[in-house]
Amino acid sequence: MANIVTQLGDPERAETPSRLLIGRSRSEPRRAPPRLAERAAISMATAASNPYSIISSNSMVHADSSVMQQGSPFRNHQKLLQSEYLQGVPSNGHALGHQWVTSLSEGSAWSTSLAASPLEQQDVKPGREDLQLGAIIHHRSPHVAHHSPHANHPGAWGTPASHNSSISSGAQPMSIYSAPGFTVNGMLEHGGMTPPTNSAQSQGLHAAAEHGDAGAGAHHCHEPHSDEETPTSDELEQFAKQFKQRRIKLGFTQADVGLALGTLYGNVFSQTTICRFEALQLSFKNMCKLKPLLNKWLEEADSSTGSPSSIDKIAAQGRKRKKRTSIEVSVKGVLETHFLKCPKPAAQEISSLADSLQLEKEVVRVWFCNRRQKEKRMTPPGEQQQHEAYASHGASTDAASCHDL
DNA sequence: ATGCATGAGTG
DNA sequence: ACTCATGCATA
Repeated sequence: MANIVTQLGDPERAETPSRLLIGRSRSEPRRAPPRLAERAAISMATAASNPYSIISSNSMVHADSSVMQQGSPFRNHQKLLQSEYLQGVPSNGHALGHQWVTSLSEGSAWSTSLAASPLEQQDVKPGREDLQLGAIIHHRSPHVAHHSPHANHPGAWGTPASHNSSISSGAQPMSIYSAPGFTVNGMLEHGGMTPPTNSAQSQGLHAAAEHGDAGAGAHHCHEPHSDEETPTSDELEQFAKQFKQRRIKLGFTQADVGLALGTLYGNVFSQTTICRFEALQLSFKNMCKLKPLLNKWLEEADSSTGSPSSIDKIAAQGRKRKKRTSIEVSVKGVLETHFLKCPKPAAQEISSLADSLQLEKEVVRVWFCNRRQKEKRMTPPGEQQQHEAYASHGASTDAASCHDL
């Protein structure tokens, strides 16, 4: 009984449903732009036909804007990665000549080369996880009234910051960042050597990084203008809520925002990420990182109410991604069961498990990875939507303890 | 909104 | 081989 339904599909014709392109006007209310006829509705022609070209256009976009990306909420800035990234994307053909097109034998060669993803992040590796695992609480009171802004939960949500006493984190004037030439979701046009207003930003943004840094150069205790202290879970929750509300009011879809972030800061995000942010389904750290960006977008958004622009999808097509495997419910049940017993099965266990379930080992492995990640999200799936979210629960998540074959 | 997947970074 | 951030594809 094959339990999986690995559906392999056509590689290149996997066009994204139109909803991605016309995101708004569907599920989200629309707003009527009252003012500002338009600005620069440049729409870079989405290289739709050629899977290769999209890469180059992508790199172009990132190339200049990534200079100021990442207002990493965590202390040091890693420009290393940035430059590295820039150089890692050769402007010429580069490694693309692969065959993600047409190869559809499962388990073969997926993901040969990918367009680099604009990542950066993490320099600090707080033992969050260990902490969480060790001190997990199993109390999930249904009525936890607002915890004080500083209450840190021992669990997944422990607020790393420890010294942000009462620095203003309300509304700061951050007009310094405004990029005159942009529209909220319009595309940039410059060929690549016109880095707009980023010098100021890169400087200003790093200030946003405030964190309980320890050890290294402590010299930037707190800037009077840039906020972004490490927010509390409460603040994040509130912000997320507010954000969503405003976003909808302004008539933007999650996808719109994701794109806008890209054109504004050089960091494109998908609908998924925005969605997860709003739903607090990201790790605390991740939430912290995104907040400032979204916050800024919000400002831009309503300051320039009405500047419809093109919503181009610089979609990623191509990339032979392994077709999503849908695991049967019954099988999932089994996996769940195993997970409860042992969230971190050893390679061998995975193998045997995969074997008995007739799944690829890789699939099982990934399943566990994802399952673990899910445990770490701010809002565990299930209840809570207000402010009673506690990522708790978590058993003996200490590796190599389970053994059952 | 979410499930499965990818890949950089880390040990 | 794992974690973490992120996203395509799908329900």
